[in-house]
Amino acid sequence: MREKRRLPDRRPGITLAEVARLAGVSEITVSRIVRNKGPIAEPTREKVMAAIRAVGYVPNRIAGSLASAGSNLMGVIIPSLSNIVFPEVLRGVNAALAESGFQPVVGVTNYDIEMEESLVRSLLAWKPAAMIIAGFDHTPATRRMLEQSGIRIAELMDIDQTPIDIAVGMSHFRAGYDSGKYLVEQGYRRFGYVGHDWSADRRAKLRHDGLAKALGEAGLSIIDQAIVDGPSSTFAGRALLADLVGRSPHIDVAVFSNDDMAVGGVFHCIAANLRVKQDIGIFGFNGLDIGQSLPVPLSTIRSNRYLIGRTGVEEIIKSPERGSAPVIIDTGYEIIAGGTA
Amino acid sequence: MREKRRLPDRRPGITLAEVARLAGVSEITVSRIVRNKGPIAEPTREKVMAAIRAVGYVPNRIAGSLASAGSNLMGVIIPSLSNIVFPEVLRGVNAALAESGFQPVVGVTNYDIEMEESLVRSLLAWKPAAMIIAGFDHTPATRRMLEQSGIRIAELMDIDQTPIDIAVGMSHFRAGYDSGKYLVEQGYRRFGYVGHDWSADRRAKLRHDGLAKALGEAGLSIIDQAIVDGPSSTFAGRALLADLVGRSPHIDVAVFSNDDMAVGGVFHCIAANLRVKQDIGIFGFNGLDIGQSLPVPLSTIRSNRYLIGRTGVEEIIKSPERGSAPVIIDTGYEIIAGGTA
DNA sequence: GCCAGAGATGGTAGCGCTGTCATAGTATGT
DNA sequence: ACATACTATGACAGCGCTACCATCTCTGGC
Repeated sequence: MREKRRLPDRRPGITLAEVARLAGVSEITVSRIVRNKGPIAEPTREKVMAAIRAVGYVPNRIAGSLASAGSNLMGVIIPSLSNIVFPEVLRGVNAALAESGFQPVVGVTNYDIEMEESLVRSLLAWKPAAMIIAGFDHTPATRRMLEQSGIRIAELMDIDQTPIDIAVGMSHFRAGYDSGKYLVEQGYRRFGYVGHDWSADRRAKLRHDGLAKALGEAGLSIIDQAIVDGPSSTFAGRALLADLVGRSPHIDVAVFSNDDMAVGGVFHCIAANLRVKQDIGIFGFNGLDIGQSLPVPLSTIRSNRYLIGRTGVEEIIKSPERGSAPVIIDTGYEIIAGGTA
Repeated sequence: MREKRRLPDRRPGITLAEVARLAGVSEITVSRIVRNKGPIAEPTREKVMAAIRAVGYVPNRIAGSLASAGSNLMGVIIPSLSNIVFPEVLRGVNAALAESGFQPVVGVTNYDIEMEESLVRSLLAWKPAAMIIAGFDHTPATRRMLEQSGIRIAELMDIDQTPIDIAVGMSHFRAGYDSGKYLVEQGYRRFGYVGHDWSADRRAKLRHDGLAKALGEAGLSIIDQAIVDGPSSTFAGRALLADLVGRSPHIDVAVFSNDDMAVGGVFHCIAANLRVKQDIGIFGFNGLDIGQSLPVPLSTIRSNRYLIGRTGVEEIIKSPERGSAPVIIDTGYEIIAGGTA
């Protein structure tokens, strides 16, 4: 490893050609060695590797990708980094990507589909090997670009719609429905709902609709609800539950749009001296660690975020060519009984 | 927007040349229009834009970057996506990047500096405009590559060491020191410490050392501590505080390595019917939302994670060329008195 | 002894774009 | 009327690499 400091700095960049000249071989031979492709005699390889190390050659993948028409880049588009759910998806994506030598190029839309369109456009300009994108809500132009790109497209989170190519996720409608059935079985009858902005989070609405359906089938309904005009947060959950029980003290369970909100609800109960479950049931969605480490573990549904990200990438790597029909992968979910409902 | 479906699909890709031919102008004119650079007559622009829309041309940035020797990519390397702190830094980075038209290429090291080295190597191969990297712990090879790349390098989180080029962050030692002084002023005397693995999180150790120093100056010391052999988590915080008070019931305050751990500590107190602050003070680090939305807001230190990410990028954009001396930017911190210590 | 076939290496032509320099055409000032 | 400046456009080379197609060895089989 220790080399005797040659070439002070060399800003203009060392190229394949220079390495080749230094090692006394042709460029293509160096290229083959760098890419570990094609037959190479051991002495040649060593000679070239020595030259590479001596000058500190860093291959230029831009040139490489242009020449070979294909990059090891993968576009990843998520709506937000604030909602812990997406970093977790990203973690799964990244894990699978790292194992297979791809590099994620990330875009964050802030739940704005115009922004998404412009991100898709710029990411596509890098000729990524595939594209991972959260959700199904795209502008027509985005959809067209994605379709015409010809690369594999994985739409994550949801499987309640038909994807462009691959969908990986769970049915949020069914999850909502199942949580309703579960709570009815638990004996709850007077349902409150605490939610956040649906325009940005369509999946939360799907869960709500599923819940409403299950209640309807049991001859029940949501008797009061509080919705914050903004993203979900523990603060909002706490404040809204306070509102809700103030307004409708007779509700016996509050279903929250997600765990962040539900944890806030639990905090309200603690602060207001309400006994969780006996006085009021609390039900969330996501199965976040924070909910499970509460003094009483949160009753909720585990959505497998990491798995969704990971599976999406794995599917793409498994079959890099688009098939004729869309692929739908259900990563499932499970009710965590917990202790709050 | 509505065009009469021309060219069924065209997989091999539409190039500048085709657009130019279609619009009856030269390639360079199309290039100028696409990049919005150089003088263009309005009629020409419209004619070309029409052609671009008609064929759905997507510029190839790989070719563009090769020709112009410079990409709009920016390498971003963080140790983890599990610890909420880094997604928040990423959020700041992304916000500043998005505003200035850069695209982040993300790598996650999992706190492994060998992994980091290999990520730096692959990211550098994309000739990024600059590189954002969390922390100062690099292999010698990483450091050499970063130095020799000539591009701006921002090392985030920390300012307790001399950076390669730019450091943006806060002094974790001083933060630890100040929290010690604060707690002594509050009247606490018997200190417990609850922490996590230092080998991965050197900054936590710096805070611990600062705390120890402040206590030392007051003639005090940490009388017992519990350290989990792994990353920080609410679960760990909860379990470790239980251990600690079991072992050393006489401690009057527990300082946690961060808010995740501290929130777990609060949960333990709630579950074990300990009165926070009166029976035992709880002090965290980071100022996460979750801590502030607890029934009683957590006493902690606000580290400005978003700001760190954002400032790092802004500094790079402000002066894209390396200066002669390292730049150190202190984003500061502040004690949040809260109600738990 | 000769040929098939593999192993090792090289020459060349681009990949799709942009930097540079050149060339017209059009205004402006005196 | 003419230098001066600016606007609008184009020709061409080449960024650094890899795909493709040679070109040479060597083997071993018969």
